[in-house]
Amino acid sequence: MNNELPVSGIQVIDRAVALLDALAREPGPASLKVLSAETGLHPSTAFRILAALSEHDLVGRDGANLYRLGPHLLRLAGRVSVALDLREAARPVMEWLRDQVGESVNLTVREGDQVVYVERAIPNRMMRVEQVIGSRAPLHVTAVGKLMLGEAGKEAIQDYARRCGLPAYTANTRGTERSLLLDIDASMARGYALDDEEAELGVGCIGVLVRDTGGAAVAGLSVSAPMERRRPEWVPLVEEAGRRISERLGYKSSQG
Amino acid sequence: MNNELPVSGIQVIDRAVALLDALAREPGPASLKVLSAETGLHPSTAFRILAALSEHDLVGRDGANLYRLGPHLLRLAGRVSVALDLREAARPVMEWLRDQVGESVNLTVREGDQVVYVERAIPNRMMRVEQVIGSRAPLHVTAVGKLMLGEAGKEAIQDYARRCGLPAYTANTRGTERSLLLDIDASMARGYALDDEEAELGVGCIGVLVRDTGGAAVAGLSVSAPMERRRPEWVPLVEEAGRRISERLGYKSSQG
DNA sequence: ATAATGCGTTTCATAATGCGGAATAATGTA
DNA sequence: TACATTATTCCGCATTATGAAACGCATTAT
Repeated sequence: MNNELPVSGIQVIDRAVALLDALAREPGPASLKVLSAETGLHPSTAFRILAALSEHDLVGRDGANLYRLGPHLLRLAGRVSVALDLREAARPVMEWLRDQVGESVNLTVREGDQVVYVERAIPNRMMRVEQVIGSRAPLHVTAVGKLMLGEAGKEAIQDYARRCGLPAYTANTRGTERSLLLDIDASMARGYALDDEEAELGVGCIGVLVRDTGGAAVAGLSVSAPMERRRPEWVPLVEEAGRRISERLGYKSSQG
Repeated sequence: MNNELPVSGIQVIDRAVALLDALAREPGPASLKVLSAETGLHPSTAFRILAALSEHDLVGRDGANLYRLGPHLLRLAGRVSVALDLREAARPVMEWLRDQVGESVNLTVREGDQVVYVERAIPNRMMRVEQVIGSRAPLHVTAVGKLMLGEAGKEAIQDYARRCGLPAYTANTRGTERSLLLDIDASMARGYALDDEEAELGVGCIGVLVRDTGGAAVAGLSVSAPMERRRPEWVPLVEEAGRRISERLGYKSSQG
């Protein structure tokens, strides 16, 4: 009863994904009634698809009449390739960094023209910045996204700017190719990037790149905090954490 | 070209899951050729389904011709309800326990007649016991599974025994209702359970239950180690870890 | 250079597949 | 107990996914 779903060419798959997404949106288990209403599917259709998904453990059942997401999703998610070694390597370092700064730490990878959040460590505070694992953001409004663009070279940045049009998320978003290029240049030169309320008002980030054995930038690490709590002295800590994760991935950072 | 797939009543979903599983089996990205061969699907069919899954980010693409599991799986897995708060609460304690004993620590929940591994902490050693997140094992061959049976009561154990027939995984598996009942009785009485090479030769476990606010056993926590390295003095550590996780879930353990 | 091979992708006629209305069963409620 | 609501099964129909074949595009072999 809300958003229009992407159409993939296979109806059943669109519908199955719609049901999985509806289940993900629910706080707890959900009934067939709710799910068919939520997705706009005929109850009998929703039932049949849910039964099929149950058969594969993509959904599970509580009691007789309640559906929830199933454990097979955990197995599949554990094999999301790009994030496998990376997440394992990053997690303890991310927790260290979170404890150092007391703010949310995120790990992202590039996926086309966006970054995807693949791992996080959140502090135990009332007010904190919280990203959903698997969610996305455009490259030009995030600290690590800007570094990833910088890594790809000036032409790639221009391509990106034309392709996406640099939509503004706040008044601070780098909305012109020129301002974006300047920002990226400065960020690449000093080795870390900032996001000064460019994605969301009140939120500031400090980000660095994470590299693997071959020196390729495979991920981004960032601290996200309410703007008024962000401190410049975190920069070396974020850099240190990025270096540690890169080392765990086999990157030799010893270049003068 | 291998296992027979469960048939769910919806062909496309069976096939889509087969493709996802095939991708999960691959160490890295896989080509259409490989995937269609692996699943026995016509290349054109596999292509169409993979394209549909891509549209929903359930699969992603590397370069032009390589498929891999997609980031939307991370988002969905993050919402697998039973494991949400639980995993978050358990993770730091699991890491503490892993560092104490230097062996693999697993968190499991009951799912029908099996336990499902939902979280783990593995030590940095050459030889270690390693469970795949999302994989399953029958209740009667695992330490925590036996506790979960005990929690359900004698009748439930007998039902289970008749339903599943207590298949033997090793010579040590409790293969009779009598031996299983005795073991479970003893385990419940002392508050922890052992698995003495009952699931796999050479592997021993120590397990305890994790409880939530209401006192319900929502999960199991266990240490799995090569049999010759397992130490009885770990028992209080495992109990301590179980208690800490339960406390983080709101359970008041102050009884007796 | 040129042909040949081996992929990935698109097209399209066909029938098998999933669809949804309606009937039935199960569950919850007054 | 009767009623209302929800879950599940059934089944004829048309939509849907199917897979053979053709096409495009590299890369490799000749």
